[in-house]
Amino acid sequence: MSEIKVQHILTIAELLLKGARDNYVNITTRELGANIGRSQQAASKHLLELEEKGYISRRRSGQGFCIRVTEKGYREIQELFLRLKAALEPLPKMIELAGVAVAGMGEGGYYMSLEGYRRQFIERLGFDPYPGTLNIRLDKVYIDLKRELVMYPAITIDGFSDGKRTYGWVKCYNARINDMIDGAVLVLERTHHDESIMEVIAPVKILDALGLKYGDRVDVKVLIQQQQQQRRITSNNK
Amino acid sequence: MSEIKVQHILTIAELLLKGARDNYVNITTRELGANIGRSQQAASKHLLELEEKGYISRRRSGQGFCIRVTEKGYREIQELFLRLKAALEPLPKMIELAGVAVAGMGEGGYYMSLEGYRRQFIERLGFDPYPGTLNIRLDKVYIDLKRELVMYPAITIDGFSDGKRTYGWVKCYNARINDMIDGAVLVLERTHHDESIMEVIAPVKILDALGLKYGDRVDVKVLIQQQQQQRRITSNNK
DNA sequence: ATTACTACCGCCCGAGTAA
DNA sequence: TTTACTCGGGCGGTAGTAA
Repeated sequence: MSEIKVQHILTIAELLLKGARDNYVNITTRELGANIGRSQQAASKHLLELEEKGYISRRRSGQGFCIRVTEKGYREIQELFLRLKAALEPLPKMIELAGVAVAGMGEGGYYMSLEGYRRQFIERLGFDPYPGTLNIRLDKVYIDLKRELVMYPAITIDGFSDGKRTYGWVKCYNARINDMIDGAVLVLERTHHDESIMEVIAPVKILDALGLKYGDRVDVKVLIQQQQQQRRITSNNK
Repeated sequence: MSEIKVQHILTIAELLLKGARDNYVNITTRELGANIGRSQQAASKHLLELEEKGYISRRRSGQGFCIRVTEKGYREIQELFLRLKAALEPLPKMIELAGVAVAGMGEGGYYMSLEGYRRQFIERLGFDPYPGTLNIRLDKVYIDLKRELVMYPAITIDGFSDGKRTYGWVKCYNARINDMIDGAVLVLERTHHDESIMEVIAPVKILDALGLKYGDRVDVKVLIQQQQQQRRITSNNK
């Protein structure tokens, strides 16, 4: 869930529109206020709060400020944007991602083979996953797409507890690896990976089945499924 | 400017995500509240307000309600979305629209040839427009694109007053008609047209120059320009 | 001109609860 | 179970104004 306050959405959007993602730009609180339909004072307050949260950074510049949206701020607003996008735009049928196979930390496979998870995988994905996940380091251009992916409806594997500790939920997306193997992309509630790493499971050991080794390129096509199966009163055409 | 309250953004987005654009869907205020990170009471209030504003419509369904987002509500949220989109996504270099030439109401040309406008056209567009606008009735699929267009940076022609009445601003977008004539798409502050109509000007009479008549298809490629030339890495400003 | 503080207050949210 | 009322508190708004 996004941490950004909703009333700050338009403020950051306005800053980005002025080019404040790549550079420090000059904008007065008066102008900003006018553009977001609020007072100068409100704009000033927004900037103070956004700065305190680390969503923007400012530098004095004469009487006013130069403002830049930080990476953190950009992430927040983008998450919100993707949420709207998922709600407003027709579902894409497929999202394609690519990167190179990398050695994991060895934990993914262990966790995913726990009975509490395995049972659900079999039931909801329809296959018994090989006890080990393939980690793919995504090319940079695909990282945004992965973030977008998680906004779409997923097959959810519930978390559970074994009495000693709790295990988080896992979102699964049906996917085809290198156009050959059907498996699933996993998005874990708790992960130690940085976001360029994507975890994939399949009924077989993916690398062996494809004759690949770490460092080889891997292509993943994620199949987005229509969600709501509620009655279609009208058959709409495009 | 959007009239929707910012705190309602996520509420409508959540409804749309549940499929509430095409159908009445069942969703409880408790679930809705949880999904937008608010209480059940807050969700209930949102729905009441959205209903009153005509952004959603509800029907009783057992204990709860069936909810649908109205066209008006969809427009509002889409406008907001496009605003974010313009701020977040890299500028497309070109937007292509198409439709059929239709007879205008004869006013466009009159207004646009007023000296208060003409002077600015010459100065900011670089050409002296033929005193008459070409009206194009856009195909349905392009209407959304036209709405998106106005979110991008435009060449603005200021409004003015002649002492008797005032004339609104005009946004201009450089465009090429049928790949042949360079002109501009106009977006008027005040217009009596419905939104499927797009007005285009050029230095010549477009229909004659292209050998077209009313009812013929016309293709318009709008060239989106990068805005901010403010790469003020150095903070020395005037 | 700026930015942003103080004071005020209206609106939004959540708790409790009725129907 | 629902939805939605009342009420109290606080956040987020504006106006005025200082620096």
